Amino acid sequence: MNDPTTRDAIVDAADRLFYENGYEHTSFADIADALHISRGNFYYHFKTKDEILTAVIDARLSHTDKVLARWEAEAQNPAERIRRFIHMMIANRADIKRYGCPVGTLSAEMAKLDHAARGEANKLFALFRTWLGRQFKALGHGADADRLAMHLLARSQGVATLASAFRDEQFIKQEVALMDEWLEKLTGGSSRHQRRAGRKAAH
Amino acid sequence: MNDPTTRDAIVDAADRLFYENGYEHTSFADIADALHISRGNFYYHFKTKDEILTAVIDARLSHTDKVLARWEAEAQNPAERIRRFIHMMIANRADIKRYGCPVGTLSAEMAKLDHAARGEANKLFALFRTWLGRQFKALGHGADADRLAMHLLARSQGVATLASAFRDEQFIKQEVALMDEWLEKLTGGSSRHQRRAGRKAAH
DNA sequence: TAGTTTCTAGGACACTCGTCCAATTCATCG
DNA sequence: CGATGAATTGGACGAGTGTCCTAGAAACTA
Repeated sequence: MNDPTTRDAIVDAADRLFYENGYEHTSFADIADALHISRGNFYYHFKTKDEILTAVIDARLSHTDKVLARWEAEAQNPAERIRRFIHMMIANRADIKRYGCPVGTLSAEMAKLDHAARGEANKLFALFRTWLGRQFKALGHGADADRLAMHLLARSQGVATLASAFRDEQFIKQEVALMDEWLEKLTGGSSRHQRRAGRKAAH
Repeated sequence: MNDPTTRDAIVDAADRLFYENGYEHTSFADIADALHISRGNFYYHFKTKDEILTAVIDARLSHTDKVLARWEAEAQNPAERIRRFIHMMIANRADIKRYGCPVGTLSAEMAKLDHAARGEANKLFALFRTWLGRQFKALGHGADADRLAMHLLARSQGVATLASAFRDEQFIKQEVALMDEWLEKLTGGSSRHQRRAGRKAAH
């Protein structure tokens, strides 16, 4: 029977290395060195490198699913859930600064390679898109929900790209504050519950 | 003496291929096939692959310089110049949809590869950043000029990333309209000269 | 035309890559 | 214990990579 630990260890290490160094730039030797296992051992668990990529994407998909479900359970209202999404960039700012957004950079690489897993990789984007769209719809923006979701996704992506290019964590914080303001303006103050007020105005 | 035509042809073909397929994924054989020249011929014009990359980046830098200078010369006021930048996405929407933004995707790849030319590649971003900053300063936003420039750059990058992921040209047009509105709000209607009014409100 | 420099062709090189395979170790269980 | 199958090893393979080199073609100079 399959030993899950080795397989999972391969997926974990590959996930990290694909993120940090890119899919194509990561070789089996790199993963093997990180895990202290032999190169040939991969082919007992995966028949091809693409299979590892698919497994990594699947792992990211299920992980994202869980995170979104947790946000949905923990946050009381849609606005607070969207804020969780926005503030995810703050929590991950160190990685974003160095390697960009794991979703966006993988999607871009798949597009350049014209890789078969491009569709799978973009499901990560779709996951956030539909989840955000649902929140915006719950906020009363049914007609514009998807547009708002795409808009917010795009802003996040742009922030990650520039923060990485200029290695600027402060920029992430600036833009997160702007997105918070944008969201607050969208909610029209209707769901302005126990939030601390008085963000300094900008732009 | 150096024959400029072959060298320039190499740089042009490499530029296109680096953009479409990525730097690492583009081999000498690919460039040679595209030009119908032999592989060994490269090393008369360039000593290494990195040298070709540097030449490509330099070519992009000087081309960007010219475009920015042209916008500065042709457009009468800073707002119109910034609008030229924004609407560049419309003109290039077909390429953006397929390959993303040439500046952003190269910068991301250099970051993943931890490549020596990372700094050079990011000069492209810096070029737009300082140029946009100058326009915002001329608009009277001296204190926030750089922040506004970064904000607009980030929005453009995000739009390119998502338009490529979802292969959605329409999204580019939507977001360009939003950026136009954002810019118009920024100018406070002060420089609302001969612009046709009445963009439909959104968000 | 003869000679010299510029440019090009195409193969050889050392290396890395993903892939595959036979042999060996390990774990489980009758 | 011995036996069966899962798990791992390390090396071999063919293809592709960037790099280098030498011979010859082309272009220019005197």
